[in-house]
Amino acid sequence: MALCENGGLMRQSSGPAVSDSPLFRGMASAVVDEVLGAATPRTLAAGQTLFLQGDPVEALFVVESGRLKLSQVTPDGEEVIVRTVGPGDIVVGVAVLDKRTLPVSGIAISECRVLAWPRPRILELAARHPILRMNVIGTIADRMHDSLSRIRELSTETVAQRVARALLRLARDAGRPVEGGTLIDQPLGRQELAELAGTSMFTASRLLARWAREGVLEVGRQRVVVLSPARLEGLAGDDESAR
Amino acid sequence: MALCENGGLMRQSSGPAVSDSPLFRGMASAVVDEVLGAATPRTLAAGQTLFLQGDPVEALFVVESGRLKLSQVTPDGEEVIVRTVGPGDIVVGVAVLDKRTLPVSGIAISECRVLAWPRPRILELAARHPILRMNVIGTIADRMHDSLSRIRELSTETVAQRVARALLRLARDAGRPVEGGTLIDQPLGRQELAELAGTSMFTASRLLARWAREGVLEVGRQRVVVLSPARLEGLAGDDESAR
DNA sequence: CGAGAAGTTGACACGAGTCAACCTCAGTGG
DNA sequence: CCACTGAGGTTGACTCGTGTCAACTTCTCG
Repeated sequence: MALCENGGLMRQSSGPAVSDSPLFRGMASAVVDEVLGAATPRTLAAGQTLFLQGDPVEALFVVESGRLKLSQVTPDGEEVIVRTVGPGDIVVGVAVLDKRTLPVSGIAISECRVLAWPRPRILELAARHPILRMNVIGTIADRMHDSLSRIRELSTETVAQRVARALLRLARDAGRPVEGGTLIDQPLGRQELAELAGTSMFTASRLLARWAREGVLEVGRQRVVVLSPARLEGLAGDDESAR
Repeated sequence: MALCENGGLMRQSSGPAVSDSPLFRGMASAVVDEVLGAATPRTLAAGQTLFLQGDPVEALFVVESGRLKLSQVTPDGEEVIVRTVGPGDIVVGVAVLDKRTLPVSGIAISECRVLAWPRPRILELAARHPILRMNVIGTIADRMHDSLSRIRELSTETVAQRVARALLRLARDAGRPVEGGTLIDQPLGRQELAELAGTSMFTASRLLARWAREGVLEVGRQRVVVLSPARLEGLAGDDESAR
């Protein structure tokens, strides 16, 4: 994942990383160029808001570099992170196709570059290129699947299982191999991890401390390295040793 | 909802009730007829399975009468009801458009009639009638929105709030006005309510008993009547009196 | 170096799951 | 028509996981 099988450098320029996005899967390169040409690039500083829950949908986004969190805010200001997205991910696919208000807010976790297609433009492209439409629908199906799994997990699993799972997801989506393990390559505070797993910062902190003691993780300020994914998976699944 | 504003009889024959489905919204009546003509009706006894989580997608369904539950089963057999659907509702829209395996199982709660469009047939229709496609995408967007809200609720709300909310949803989706309140017009066991709210049967039972004592509900075997939706909403929202 | 953000840890309380015993009703067969 | 049976439901006792709060430490950055 850090290196590219074609041997070229990734995440360097805007080109290659983004054209690997699911948005372009199976698409003729002429069409890729046309679609890419229609995009407006945009950069965000860490912490900056790309869009807010409840806003009308203005554009479809694809992340070029950096990471964003998609979160829902409760009436009393508590934040629940629904997922995080990184390079190549399509953002707010559903809403764009259906002209609805946005179900989540999108906020940069680190500095980001995103490509934006204003709604009219992406709709026009989608009308002419069915494959583009299918690709967007495909990611919607993926997100739906994820959401339903998440509902099941929140209903039936313990906090320890959910935190373990959140770490595994992060390692998969934002992981970078380092010596002895996989570094989660995004600033990851305890509070954020807690919001991802649906728990409190204190419980998240305690779990990380425990797992670090047990050698499953290596933790630091805003930083987690997964040393033993296998044992984490054990903790996420049936919870023998976790009790 | 029991009577129709056009004064005609509803839910009598297969025609009128189903053609009110979001699937046909904004559609020319000739097209409605064409689409309806392509459907295969099917009946299910209570408890019968329409499809299973993980199966390949065979058809798009619209409920004609009765209710179904869509649920996920955990590896160890526990069941989580994701939602219930009733007359007019579109089922497994996402999966059909994207040829994926089904994310949930669909099981009849009461005796049901459903219309089914085998995948190739619905895809062919969708290709010729963009409005049909948009209508399916619209319900997908709705479901996505619901799922995300549910994630937020499971992460931040107490069991009491979630049970109250589940009852409100049921009253809205499956309610029938009776003297003094709204009867939830589907067999609703404590276990099922618990699965809807993500809690245990015991806790659900205790909450119902308490709210019945307080005059918010009237409860019986497999039966709940909402007497005071307003107070239930209070319990679902900020939880002053519930603590 | 100071200030504040990030993280840790212990004490405590309480919500909610678990289990066992019990009640109550609907349907069935004698 | 009544007794039986089993599913559905209730309730109390108990336990434990987690959230809450407070005090404290440690790191980072200006």
